[in-house]
Amino acid sequence: MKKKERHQLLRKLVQQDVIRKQEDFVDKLHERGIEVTQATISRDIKELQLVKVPAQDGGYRYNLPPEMNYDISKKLSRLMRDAFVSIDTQREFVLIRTLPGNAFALGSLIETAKYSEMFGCVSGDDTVLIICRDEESAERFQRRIISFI
Amino acid sequence: MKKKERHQLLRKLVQQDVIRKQEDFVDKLHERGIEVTQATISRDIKELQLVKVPAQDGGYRYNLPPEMNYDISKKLSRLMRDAFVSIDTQREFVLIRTLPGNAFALGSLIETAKYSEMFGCVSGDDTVLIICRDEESAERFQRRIISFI
DNA sequence: CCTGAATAGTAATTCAAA
DNA sequence: TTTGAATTACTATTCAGG
Repeated sequence: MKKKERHQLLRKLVQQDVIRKQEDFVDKLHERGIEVTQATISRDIKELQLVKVPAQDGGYRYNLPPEMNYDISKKLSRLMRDAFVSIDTQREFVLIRTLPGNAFALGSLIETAKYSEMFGCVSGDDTVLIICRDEESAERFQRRIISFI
Repeated sequence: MKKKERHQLLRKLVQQDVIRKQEDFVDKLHERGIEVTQATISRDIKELQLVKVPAQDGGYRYNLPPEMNYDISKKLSRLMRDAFVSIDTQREFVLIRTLPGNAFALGSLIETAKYSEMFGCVSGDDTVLIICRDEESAERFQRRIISFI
C-alpha cells in the first residue's frame, strides 16, 4: 500500500469512525491487513494536517483540518455528501464521479471556488473531469475535494 | 486569577502568539506573573477545545476551535463586502485597500484566520499589507481574499 | 523517499489536597 | 471545584535500513 492510498484511507476513517488516538488508526489499518506503525501514522497526520479535537463527550478525537468555510465550501460540502461516488487521479487529471444528474452542479461549484490547483473543468451527467496544473496540484486538489465529504 | 479569566487570556494568547506546546502557555502566563502548571493548561485546552494543528512550517501550533474559525471567516466576509476597495500583488506581497478606518479591523481578522500562505501582516488606516511565504502563496492568498467579496 | 523500532518529547490523568 | 506533582499515556522525531 502506497502512502497516497493510506492517506486517502485515513481521511475516510477519520470521518466514519471515532479515532481517539493514533493507535486507533493503526488498529483500523491492521483490521484491513495493512501493516503500519504509530510512527507512520504520526507523520501521516502531520501531512494531512489532521487535528485532535477535545470532544464534547469528554474525550478526544481526530478530525479533518479546520478549513476556512466559505459559502461555497458549505454548498460543496452538502452536494458532495449527497452525491459523491468516487474520486481518482491520473497524472494531472482528477475524475470525480457523482450520482447521475449531479455532476454539472458540482462542476459549477468547483469552478466558482476557483481553486488555484485547477486549470480547467468539464462536467457531464455523473462525471466531473478537472485538469490541474500538474500532478502535484492534482493530488492536492483531490485532498481538498475529499475533505468536503 | 480565576479559571475563567485564564481561559480568556489563553484565547487571546493563542491568537496573538505562536503557541507550539502547552509549556509555551505556561511560560507566557509566568511572564505575566500567573502561576500555573502544564496539567492545568491541558485541562484548559480541553475545555476551550483548542486544537494542535500541524503547521505548514513543519511544526505544530495551537489554534482556536474550528467552529470559531468559521465565525471569523463569516466576519471576514462581512467586512470585505462592506469595506473592500482593491487588492493587488507584487512578488510575495499582497496589498489590500479598504475604506478609511477599516484596514486595522481587516488585518486583525486576517491574522486571526491564520492563512497558511501568510507570513506576516501589517495594517494602517486604509491599507493592509500581507507578506506571503512566496510569490505563489501571494497569488493564492489573493484569490482567497477575493472570494470573500 | 518511506518506514519501523526505539526513544525523546508532550500531553492527559490520577491522586491528594485545599 | 480547582489545582500541582507525579505518573501514565500518547505523539513526534531520530536513527538505521529498505
